[in-house]
Amino acid sequence: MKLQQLRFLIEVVDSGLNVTLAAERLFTSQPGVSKQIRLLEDELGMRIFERAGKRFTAVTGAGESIIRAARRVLLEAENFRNVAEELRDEDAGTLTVATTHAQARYVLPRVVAEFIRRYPRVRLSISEGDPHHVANAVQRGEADLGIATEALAKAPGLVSLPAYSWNHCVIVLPDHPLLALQPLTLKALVRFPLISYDPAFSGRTRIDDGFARAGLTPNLVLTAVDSDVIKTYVSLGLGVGIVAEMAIDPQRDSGLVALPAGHLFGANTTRIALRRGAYPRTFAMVFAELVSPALTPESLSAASRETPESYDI
Amino acid sequence: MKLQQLRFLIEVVDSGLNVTLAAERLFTSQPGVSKQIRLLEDELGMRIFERAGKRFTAVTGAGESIIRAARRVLLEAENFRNVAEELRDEDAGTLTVATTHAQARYVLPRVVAEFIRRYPRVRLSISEGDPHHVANAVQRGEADLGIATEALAKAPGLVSLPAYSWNHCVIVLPDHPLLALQPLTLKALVRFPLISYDPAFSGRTRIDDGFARAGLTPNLVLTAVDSDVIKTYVSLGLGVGIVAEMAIDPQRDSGLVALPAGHLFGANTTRIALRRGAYPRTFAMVFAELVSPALTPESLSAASRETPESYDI
DNA sequence: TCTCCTTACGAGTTGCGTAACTATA
DNA sequence: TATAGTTACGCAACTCGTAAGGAGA
Repeated sequence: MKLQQLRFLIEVVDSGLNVTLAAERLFTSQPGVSKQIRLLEDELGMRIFERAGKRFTAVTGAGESIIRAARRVLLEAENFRNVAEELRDEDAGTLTVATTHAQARYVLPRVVAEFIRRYPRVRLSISEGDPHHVANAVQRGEADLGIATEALAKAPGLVSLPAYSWNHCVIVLPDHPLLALQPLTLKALVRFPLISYDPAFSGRTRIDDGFARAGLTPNLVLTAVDSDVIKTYVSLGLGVGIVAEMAIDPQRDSGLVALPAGHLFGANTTRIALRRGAYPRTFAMVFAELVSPALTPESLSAASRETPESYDI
Repeated sequence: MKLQQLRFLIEVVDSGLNVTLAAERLFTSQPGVSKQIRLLEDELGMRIFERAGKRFTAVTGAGESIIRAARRVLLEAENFRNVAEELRDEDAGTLTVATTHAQARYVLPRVVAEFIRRYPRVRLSISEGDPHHVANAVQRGEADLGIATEALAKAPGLVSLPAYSWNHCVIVLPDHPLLALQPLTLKALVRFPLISYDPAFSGRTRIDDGFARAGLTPNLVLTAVDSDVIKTYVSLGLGVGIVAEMAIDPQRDSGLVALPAGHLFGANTTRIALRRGAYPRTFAMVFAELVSPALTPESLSAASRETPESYDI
């Protein structure tokens, strides 16, 4: 059994049992991957994949356990490398943060500014995507940290810690009739065309839940990934916007009026996630601490190692 | 970084930085080990060992962390193999139990009898030695289970669970003056030459503690690893024996009288240990359960995975 | 001088890529 | 017929063992 065989195995699994795709991702030849998988199966004396003719169709029951164990080995191998890199030079390396637009645009800039000041020799990479992308990137080890409001808390293979809480706000043009209706109610809101986030973004579930609980159906005329897009269309008079409060800059957004909406939708909690069992680099933990001072290196390190996944077959 | 390099590294460390010895234990050539260590150091960009000329003299500070991380990788690699073997055939394989004479001779026979009845296709190997040997064998993965009364509770890298408790007893010839002195006291005992276990065996610490607390100095004329040796010399009239109660068989030892001594030395707890983080085979857990019904597979599995060692550098 | 690690070199093995083959949708 | 995995083959790299070299104790 070689580490490479385990790498090949996991990549095939993560490529949806497509050996050709796995080989591409591994920058190697397809027959090579195929052969190593076969050699591993032979050595273990069992089939990991069910085949229909030559195609891989499913993972066998035994294969599921093998794959879990293989992921553990690879995780520790990666931790080994991390330890070595940390020891060689604790202030250099690469940090990849997977996050959503809202965080990247409104929360992380001040964090990143401070981080690159403190760690000028760390290559920082921000990978932007939807919350499921964030969770997957961390699960697969492609990102060291994940920061998002959705999808992280329940994702398997991750540990996530609350970083900070925030509320939504409603944005309208200065002459909008809603301004006369203080305090704001859901019932008043549904009378207007609404513009907010795509499903699964930036607390959108909270917004949906808020309306659903009140038995109301909002008229969402436009959804976007991006708070700036929402603000733009609100400025054009297309509707009433619901955005995260940190997306509002009083100076820049002077043409809009923001109304607090925390009482309508409840607070959202943005979480920071890392891979369960992973050994994070020191600078990764410092990055988390810059996001939220409550996330000390100690708490993060402890969280990543607690309640390891079981070995149940 | 290859698994083999990590294996070589750990074996060198466990051979007291003697590359030649490590090579022998690994059944390979010394230059091969030497080279792979060097290659690993080059890849990591640091020295793991301090050298005086060509000799390895110490582990570097960074090396300590590297070695800890390497042990984790190897442990998971071994667990991977265990999972595969378990899946291939859960009722076959090899079980190595490291234990002391007292357990092997008086406690395990009935366990082993039942075990080989239940798992006829498991090769069972009992490795006998002193309690430190037991702890080391389990730490190094040479044994799957360790059973001993001493040394296991505090050994690093192990998890140990209490299996059962027992008391010492005093054995004398039928005409011995101690028999007139009921109940037995420590003060009475020290007046006679005593025969008991070697230090660090079978609750010997309890015996020493008992006398020390009473401010008494026992006259140990003979110490042995082996309860049978003690009984033999007691039979010859050489002195008064102090042995574990399970070493007394009323039939076979009819020439001796056994007096309970739990009130003098307190109870001893025999523990069963496995490597922290190890994934035990099902039949290993069944073996433990045969030793003590309280040690269910669930409790054992949970114990081995709890509070993993930290990654502190 | 003895022990022990390193260097050098040659043989055997392994891993990987290309190309041809085969089976399924 | 297109897609995807296996088999075949040859080259390159690596591992390992033997033998010789050199530095401490």
